[in-house]
Amino acid sequence: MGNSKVYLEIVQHLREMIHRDGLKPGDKIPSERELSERLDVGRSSVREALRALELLGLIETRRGEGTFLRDFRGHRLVQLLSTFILQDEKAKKDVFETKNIIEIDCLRLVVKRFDQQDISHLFRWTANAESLHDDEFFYRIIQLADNHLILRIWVILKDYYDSFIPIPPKNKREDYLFLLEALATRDEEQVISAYWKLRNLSVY
Amino acid sequence: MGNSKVYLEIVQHLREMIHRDGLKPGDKIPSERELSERLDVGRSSVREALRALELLGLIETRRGEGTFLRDFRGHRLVQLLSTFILQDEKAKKDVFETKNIIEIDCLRLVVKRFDQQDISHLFRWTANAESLHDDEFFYRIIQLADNHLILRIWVILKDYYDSFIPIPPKNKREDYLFLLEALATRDEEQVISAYWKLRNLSVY
DNA sequence: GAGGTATGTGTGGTCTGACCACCATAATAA
DNA sequence: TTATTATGGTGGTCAGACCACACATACCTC
Repeated sequence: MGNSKVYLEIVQHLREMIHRDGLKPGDKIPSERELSERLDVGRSSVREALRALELLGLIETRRGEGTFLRDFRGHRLVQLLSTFILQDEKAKKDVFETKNIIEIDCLRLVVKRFDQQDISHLFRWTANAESLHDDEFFYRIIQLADNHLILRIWVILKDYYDSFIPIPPKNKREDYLFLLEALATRDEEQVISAYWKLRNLSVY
Repeated sequence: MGNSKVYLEIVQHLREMIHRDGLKPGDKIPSERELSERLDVGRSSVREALRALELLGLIETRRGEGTFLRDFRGHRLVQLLSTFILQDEKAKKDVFETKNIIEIDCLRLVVKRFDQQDISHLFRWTANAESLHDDEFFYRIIQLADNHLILRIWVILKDYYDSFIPIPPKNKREDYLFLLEALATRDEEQVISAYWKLRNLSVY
């Protein structure tokens, strides 16, 4: 009987509850005390289960309010593994390279998918933003690529990147606008060459 | 200040401890009571952190003995997330797309980097392997790309992918050989078109 | 009535102390 | 020596207490 740990059973219970009741992101799940009572276990065991799910990014807790299901697409998969694994020096180089690669991937996706309105909107923002941060610009680009998973990965890489290159690149506004103009033509090669120019790299 | 939760700080402490002391899979980490005392927090908070890491498969705990680092490959994690999450169709699509993109990225990298010997070695293996698994083939390709981070991301995506498409693709050996021949020419476009053929996709 | 204030209730966050079950080892008995 | 027992350390679990916070309600002031 006592083979499985209580907190794992609670995780299982929660999973079933979510499926059975069709709970969706944003929905509230029972309070810790209520779960404790309903499942006839200690509150600390309930908390162990909830904290584990929270670390996974599956739930979100708000003090004074309750515990809620999260948008599952925001799971912490890559982040968690990377924070525990990504340590050596070689990793920095890999992060740098991977970040660039992903940005280019997204540019390629955007070339294939973008709506004229998206680009003009982004163009206006780029032209008018008083402070033009590289992060923000590419965040918008990657959003247009419409792949949430890649967005997550990029955000993580960006954080790592910032952790050892804390000085944000200060590119000229024209470079960004030039990149957008290239995008508007849907010419992949031109886009990538504009990206290189922006990043001051010849080849990766 | 008390913004961050104690159990997250403990996770962070453990991470640092692992890196600082160079702990490896199988090594023992301090007991719950000792951590509780050293970090000056309650034992229950320590447990919340440890249980979360356990659920992630990062540590293993043996009653009466202690808590030990695991050889983290994240299998547990993938399994967990997939049972919890994978109803989201868009998420599946993102995984599918991202896996393909990364494979193509690696092919591009390999085109730029490979040693003639690498390719001929891989060629021999592909021609002679009695059972030619898609996973193994691309694992070797991605190794040639010489980016550990991408390799890790790919492995995770592959596990995800397998969890909802359990039937491994059965491609013809010629298709792989054809891809390798394209690689040998260092012609990027040709490589990518060979990849499409292998994957039976026209465009992503 | 409108707007602000106090209060009560429910929630997560944390700590403490108490058991239990289990394991390894040392001390003891055969 | 070998087998048995005792002991201390470890994780597993629970109960209770208190805190910080958010929200709704009732209340008061204007």
